[in-house]
Amino acid sequence: MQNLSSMHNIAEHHNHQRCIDDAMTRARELCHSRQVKFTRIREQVLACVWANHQPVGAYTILEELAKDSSRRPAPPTVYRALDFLLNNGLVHRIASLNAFVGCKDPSHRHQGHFLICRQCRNATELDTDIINTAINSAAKQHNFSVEAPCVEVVGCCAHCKEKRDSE
Amino acid sequence: MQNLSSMHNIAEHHNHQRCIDDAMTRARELCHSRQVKFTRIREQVLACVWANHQPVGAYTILEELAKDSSRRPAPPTVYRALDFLLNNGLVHRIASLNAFVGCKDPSHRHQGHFLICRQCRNATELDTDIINTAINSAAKQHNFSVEAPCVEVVGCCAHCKEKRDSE
DNA sequence: GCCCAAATGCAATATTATAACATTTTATTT
DNA sequence: AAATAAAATGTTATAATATTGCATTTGGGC
Repeated sequence: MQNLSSMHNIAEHHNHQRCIDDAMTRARELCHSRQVKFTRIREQVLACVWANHQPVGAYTILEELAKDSSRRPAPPTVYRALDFLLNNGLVHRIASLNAFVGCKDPSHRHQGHFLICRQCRNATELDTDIINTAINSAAKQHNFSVEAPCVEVVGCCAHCKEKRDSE
Repeated sequence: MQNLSSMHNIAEHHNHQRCIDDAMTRARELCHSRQVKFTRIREQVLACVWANHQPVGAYTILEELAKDSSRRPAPPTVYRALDFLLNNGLVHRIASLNAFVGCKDPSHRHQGHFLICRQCRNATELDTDIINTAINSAAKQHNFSVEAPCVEVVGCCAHCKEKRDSE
């Protein structure tokens, strides 16, 4: 967790424990139905990613794993778990932050689109339809076939604007 | 230059030398009108970025500079030149590639949106309006203030599709 | 139990980027 | 022209992110 005020932010606005529990349950079920293994490490990494709504770096995850267990895993351990989670659509990677965040709907494959608050660092995953339509129409003009549309919008979220105004 | 076939690609479809010359002239004029210095290093780095339409990494630029002059610059030299060019809107950074590409219209400040071909690696800068409208409308739903909307679409460009079909 | 494939451990190293401080260059004032 | 201040560049070291290659362990199917 990167700073307390932003944790507050989350706690104020939704039951985050519920959020985590749901995500972990979904992941377990999804892996089971796809017959892929949701191993201890993968589970730990996913839990770490879901610990809050701020994208988390691979080396931060590494630190967390080191705290949990007695021995400290090496970078490939984390990166391999992240690869698995990415391939199974359980997390997204935010390229502009070199960081990872939980996917809100892993059941159907998609590239996440995000609103990223510069202040509290929370990343909100958008419903992709509106923006994808625009991207597809722009791509069509160039006769370009879209495979992976990445959208990362940095700005200021509603909560931080409120807070800023009330000061 | 990363591979010959893609250089071909460019040469086939437009006069790239013209493209480079125009970009360098625009940059010179812009810096002059803004009263900022278009130094030798900055010019070399910009030329290197414009050498083709494939985003180029900082360390690749470093290699090119090393070839040109007798002594090899250190990373900060390149990164500082890139910072200058970024701040003046002369290049864009492609986060998903950790690479840099020339801006097609430095006269007005904007965050570039790109179509990036997985095959030839060319990056085409889009007119941002259509997509920005969609992003703004999505952001509005979340009461989120957009500051820097980053769009990087990976896929397959028209030329590479043609080429693929004709094989 | 044996075998195979997948997953993990582990060491080294690649790649991208920045910090801190010294030196040089350029513009400006005197 | 000399003095000065600010900007740009040089230099060394190091931080942060990510991957390669190979050894070992684990978990099912036979």
